[in-house]
Formats: sequence, C-alpha cells, structure tokens
Amino acid sequence: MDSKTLSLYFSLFNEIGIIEQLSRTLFESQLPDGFLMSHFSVLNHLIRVQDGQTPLKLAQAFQLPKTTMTHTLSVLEKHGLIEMRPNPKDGRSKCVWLTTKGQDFRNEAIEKLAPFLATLAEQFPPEAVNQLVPGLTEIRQFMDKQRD
Amino acid sequence: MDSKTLSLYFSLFNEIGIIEQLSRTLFESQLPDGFLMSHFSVLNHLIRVQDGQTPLKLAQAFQLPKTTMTHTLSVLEKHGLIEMRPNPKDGRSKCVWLTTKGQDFRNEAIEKLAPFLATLAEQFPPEAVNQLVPGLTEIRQFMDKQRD
DNA sequence: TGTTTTTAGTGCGATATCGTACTATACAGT
DNA sequence: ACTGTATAGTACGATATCGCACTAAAAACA
Repeated sequence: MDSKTLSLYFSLFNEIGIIEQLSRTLFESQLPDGFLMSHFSVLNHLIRVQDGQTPLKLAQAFQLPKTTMTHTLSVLEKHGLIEMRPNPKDGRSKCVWLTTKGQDFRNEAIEKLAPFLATLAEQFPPEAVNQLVPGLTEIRQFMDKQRD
Repeated sequence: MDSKTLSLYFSLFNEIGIIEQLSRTLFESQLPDGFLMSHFSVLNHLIRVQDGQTPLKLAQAFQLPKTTMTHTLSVLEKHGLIEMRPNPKDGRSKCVWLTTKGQDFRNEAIEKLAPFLATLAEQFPPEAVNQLVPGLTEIRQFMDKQRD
C-alpha cells in the first residue's frame, strides 16, 4: 500500500476520531453536571433498542470492555437512573432496567440536544446522513469481524 | 424534529462512536505495551503534518483539552519519542519535535497496521473512502463552528 | 453424575482524560 | 512605559477507562 493511500485511510479514522471528540464534548455540555456521554449513551440505548438487557449485551453494543460497562452501570444505578435485577434465565447474569427517573433524564437530555441537531440538519439534511451511514456501518461490520 | 429523524442522527454519532472504539482497540493492540492511540496519533500527526508545532496547536488539531495534550506529551517525552524546546517566537510557548526514536516508533506502528488496512482496503477500496470523507469533514467543520 | 471448560460479572491497580485554578508571558489601549 | 486583558502551558484532584485476575454459575462432556 503506497503512502498516499495509507494516508487516506488514516485521515478517515482521524476524521472519525475528531467527530467523536467534538460530539462528545458538545453532548456533555448539555448534560447535568457530573454526567458524561457514556452515561447518556446507555440510557438512550435502553430506550431506543430494548429495556432489560444484560450488562454484557450493552458492552457489546458499544464495543466496550465489560469492566467499563460495569463501572458505568454502577454510576447510573447509584443515581437511581437504572435498576439492576437478577437475570431469571441465568444465575450469573443481571438485567438492566430503566427507572422513571432514568427515562426522564434521557428525555430531558434529548430535548436539550434537539436544537443542535436541528441546526445540523439544516446544513446536513437527513438524506445526506442516509447516504453516509451505510458506509460507516460497512466499516464497522468489517472491523467487528477483524477483532479475533 | 420527529423522533425518527432524531433517531437517524443519533445512529450517525453512535456508529461513529463505535468505529472510534473499534479502531482504537485494534490500533492499540498493535502498539508496544503501555502505549495508546493518543500517543501514536500525536507522533503520526507530527510526521504527516508538521514537526515543531506547539502543544496548543496539537490540542486543537485533535480537539482535545490543552491539559490532556500536556499529559500525552509528557509521556512521549519521558520515553524519548519527542523533544520539547522553548518557542523562540513566544516565551510562554514550546515547540514539539520528533526524535529519531519517535520516528522509528511511528514507522514500526505503521508497518504493523498496514496488513489490517490492506485487508480493509480490499473490502472498502480507496474510492469508497474518498466518497465518505468529504461528508465527515463537512460534519466536523459544522461542529467546529458550533462550539462557542 | 462428576469433571472440565466456558462465560457473566466484579475487584483492583494503573493510567488517561478532563475541569478548575494558577503562573508567566504576550498583547492592547492609554 | 503602564495597566489591564488575553493567552500558553501546567499542577492538581476527580472520575473514566482499561487490563488482569478472580468468583460463581452455566454448559459441555465423559
């Protein structure tokens, strides 16, 4: 692979890294003090996808180490935003359930983020996003297969 | 903004977050023990873009807090991968220079990453990346303007 | 059924990341 | 030149993230 092509792929991951950084900072500025993107992401996922998932499922959904998810969940639980109950199907496992407080927290965050997303949508309309996401998904799926 | 559109934009940032996570894990698995993406990124940037930049410039390039960059640079300097010299044009500032050891470190990392990138290129050719990057750049630039 | 292997979650220690507050220098306005 | 303001870098403390090692339960298998 020539160095120019190499550079292209690096710029891809670099661009992604910067957007991740910027979006995280921006999102976090809209969250209550002491809360981070990681906290919001989990709550949002529980609503968007499914309630009652296991910690492992959540860790896999974000491709994070189990141990990181354990920590994040413990913070959410300490604040009463989620409940951890034993998994009736597996004695080793648990299920993560949103509390009403957790749902409210997420909805309020969404409301705070809405103006920003609306502004983004003006310059970068949904059709443009639709054109972008499949490519990203393809890359993600490839990288998913690679890690072994 | 209806909830479906909202969901679309969240999935965009979610996908980006997961790719960031996956690429970081993958890249770090190819680095010597104790080194992280952040370390490699700085070295790579110093070669790809320009040697002798100030810490602030570097922080801005990655959109990271100054204080994070200070820490990263101190690690790199401790390992002899960079040198920090006073900025002749500004008494408050410094300039970051790569050492030979730092260049070697970066080049060896690149070599280790090359096979992965080559495999990625098979499934996701440079033309596809070229099609993706401008959209990402546009989003980044928009977010850049937003933070104020 | 007893044994071995795999898997879910966690405790712990090391380091990264980040916000706040501070110092020293540069710059702007007078 | 003098004074007030802005800027570059850092020290420090709090928390996040992560790898490793461990426990307990499940699953595989003899």
